[in-house]
Amino acid sequence: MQQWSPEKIKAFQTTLLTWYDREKRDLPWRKDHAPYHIWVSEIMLQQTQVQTVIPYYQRFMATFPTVADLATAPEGELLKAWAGLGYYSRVRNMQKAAQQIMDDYQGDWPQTAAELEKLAGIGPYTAGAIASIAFNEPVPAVDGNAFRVFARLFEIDADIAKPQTRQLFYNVIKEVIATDRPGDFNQAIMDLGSSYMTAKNPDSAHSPVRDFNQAYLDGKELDYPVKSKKPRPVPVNYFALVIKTPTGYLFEQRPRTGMLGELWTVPLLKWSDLAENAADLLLPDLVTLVTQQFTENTQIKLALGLLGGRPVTHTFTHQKWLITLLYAELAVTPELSYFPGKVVAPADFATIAQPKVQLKIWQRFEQISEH
DNA sequence: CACGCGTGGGG
DNA sequence: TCCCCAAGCGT
Repeated sequence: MQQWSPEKIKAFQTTLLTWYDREKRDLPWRKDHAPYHIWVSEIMLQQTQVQTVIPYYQRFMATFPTVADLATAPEGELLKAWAGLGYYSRVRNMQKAAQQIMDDYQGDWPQTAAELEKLAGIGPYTAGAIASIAFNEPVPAVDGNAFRVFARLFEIDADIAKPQTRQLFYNVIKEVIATDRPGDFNQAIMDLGSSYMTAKNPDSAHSPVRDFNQAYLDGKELDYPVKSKKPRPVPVNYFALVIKTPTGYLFEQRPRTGMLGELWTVPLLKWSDLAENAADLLLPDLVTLVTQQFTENTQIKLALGLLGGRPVTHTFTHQKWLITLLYAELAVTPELSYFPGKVVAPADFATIAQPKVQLKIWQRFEQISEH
């Protein structure tokens, strides 16, 4: 890794910011520097692409215009606003932080990265982004773009998948950040990382900072950043129970902790929870087990039928779900005192927050029932 | 520190 | 189809 002279640092800042002033993207959260706007956009943008975020951001701002609105919003409304975005703990933490701001800071935002990091859901990256963009504090905002851009500029070969590597990049960026325009500097790095200096098909030949890009100049651009691989998702088999009653379909709310916390799905049963040796059993035997277990746990008598076709698949970061659909029709709406869920008519589906995997299950069920 | 936590897009 | 990537954080 190399060292830059003060003159080179100054030239880099000028080149980068001149380009940013001319080419910066026109994004909904760039209309002003209100910390609430910056914050909501930064949380949504965690591990999520700009094009996905834009419509969610606009709906969210229309629904919860201020941090005070967010602090007092019913949790169901929050989850509905977030449904489909993923990483649902983000929105619960955001409401916690909104309440911290109202209660601990009397509605006035803390203005330094160190203070911002005390708020729920705000880590080192988001604290740096808000502090620099909204409050002009000269601190780095080290996200995936910054890792990639600076790894190439300086040929840094530390593994960016390792937590300790963050400090190394933080120190490098601290030396080159434009202290008079830290927010614009950090955002310019992000724009650079998503245009000329992308992970896969970079176009460094036309990049405004081409001459500063040591990895490109050495013809080794794609060797950076160094990042260790993650294990592939493990397959997990489920049954989805589509249970029709005279007044609608049976839904249950997932537990607060764990995957898809507090979102609503039709009852999902993991094969491995049905029997120790579930993997060795035949499908009809598994269906019998589901029927017995569901009836025992809920006092709802079922005669489940297997719906045909290949399983519905849905891949998460660490798991690939293979979901086989089962169907039952009840003559009367059951007593639900033993069942942690409710019956929802299709017309009311929009009143509950559903994850994408549930939408896939429903789509498949509709396809099957048309025939 | 390693891992859990969603989803969509592109090669 | 599979793999990687995308403005990370909490535990």
